[in-house]
Amino acid sequence: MFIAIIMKSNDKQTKEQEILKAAEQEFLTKGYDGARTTSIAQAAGVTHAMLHYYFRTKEQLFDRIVESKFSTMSQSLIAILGDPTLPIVERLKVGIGAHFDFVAENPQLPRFVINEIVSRPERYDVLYKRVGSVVDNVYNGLQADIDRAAARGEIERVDVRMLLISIMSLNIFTFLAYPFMEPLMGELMANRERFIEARKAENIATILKRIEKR
Amino acid sequence: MFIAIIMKSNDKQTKEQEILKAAEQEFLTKGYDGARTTSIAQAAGVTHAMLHYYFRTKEQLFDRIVESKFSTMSQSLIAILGDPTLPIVERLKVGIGAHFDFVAENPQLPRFVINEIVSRPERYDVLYKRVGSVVDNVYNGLQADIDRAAARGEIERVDVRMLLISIMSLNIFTFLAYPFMEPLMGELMANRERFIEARKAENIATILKRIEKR
DNA sequence: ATTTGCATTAACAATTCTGTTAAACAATAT
DNA sequence: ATATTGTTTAACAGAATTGTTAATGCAAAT
Repeated sequence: MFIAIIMKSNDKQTKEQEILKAAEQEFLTKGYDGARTTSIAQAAGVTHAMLHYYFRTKEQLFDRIVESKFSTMSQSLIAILGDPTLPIVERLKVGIGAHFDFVAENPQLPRFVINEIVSRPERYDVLYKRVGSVVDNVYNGLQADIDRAAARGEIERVDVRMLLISIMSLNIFTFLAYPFMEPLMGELMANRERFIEARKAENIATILKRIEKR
Repeated sequence: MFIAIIMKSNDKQTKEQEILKAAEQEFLTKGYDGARTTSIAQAAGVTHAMLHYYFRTKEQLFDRIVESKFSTMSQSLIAILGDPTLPIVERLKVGIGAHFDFVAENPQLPRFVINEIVSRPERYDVLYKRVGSVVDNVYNGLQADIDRAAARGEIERVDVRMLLISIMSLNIFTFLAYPFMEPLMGELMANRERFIEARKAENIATILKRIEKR
């Protein structure tokens, strides 16, 4: 009796979650247009009618994935804030590294988000405001810190928004273009782990040198 | 008589080219899966049967666009080489700026290429080798120059491949993520021209500082 | 045991999209 | 004038894809 209940409720969750998992994979790699509901259902081990039973339409299923991915995206930006108790250079080291690690764990995310924003901007007004306020927080949280260090003559004064764009560029592009660069770079990228670590150090070095005083 | 001939041949070229132009736009923004042959035909002002008459299939039409875009991509990489007669710092300024300008004129290109490589890698083995040899050239063309300057103590010695990735990251990401960042950055990006110019200067500054000696 | 409610399936319907074809058309060469 | 060649259109065919539905199964509650 007990066992039966547990099994039932597990199965129920599993089927729906199985579909979500398969959908995430399919949408992230192929995008909305390239994804096939039948292919998602197959990957989840159910008939495609089940997909419609749980999520009604392809679009609603897609929205569930988008919602979750935008949330992850916001978190990754917050990571850049680093540890506010540390001196600015250390703080940036931590922040850039944490952001890098975050992207490393969600390497398909940036391409997905950018593609969606480009192909249907109007759809994302709501989700967007959330990200917008996160960016504001990161900006406010860092600019004052940098200004203070610059006033003390420790670093060069820079616009944090420009610095943020540079950080995101360096960290995100590494993974965005990985499949493109990998066959072009020979030994440098032969060992993925090694290359990723080297890239992380390089990005941190690049940003820190950017704010160095001459 | 003359006039008739000229008009005819003009029209002929124009129809086919009109389709190519519309196809480029459609494929670049929506990708292969999102593009519709009927929509391309409509944008070109012809029935969609014409599209099949000239290009047989959607895939063959697509291949024509891909071919041309990979070629543009290769050119943009060559631009990084800059002017080899200049001293290294000046040379890099020119190279990074030229690459930036190239991307600025083809802002949709990187997203298109990356998406294609990710979604069907096997298709691009041939085109890829071309890009690969271009990268080798750029690498060889710059590393020796940098090593010499480093030996003279003018700059810090760096791995050019890492530097190339950083340059591409900074330059390409600016346009790749533009639609994503634009609503998030307020006044900084309110004026596109202004922002683009500022970004170009920032990217050059970032790379040059990276190779500065401490 | 029967009912109730959700889960599941298979078959089908509707639409959209790519690609074809046969006929009409236009310009040129003979 | 007529034949020839390439261009264009409209109508259609086939396939793929999303979404629906009616019937069935199955566990739990009464």
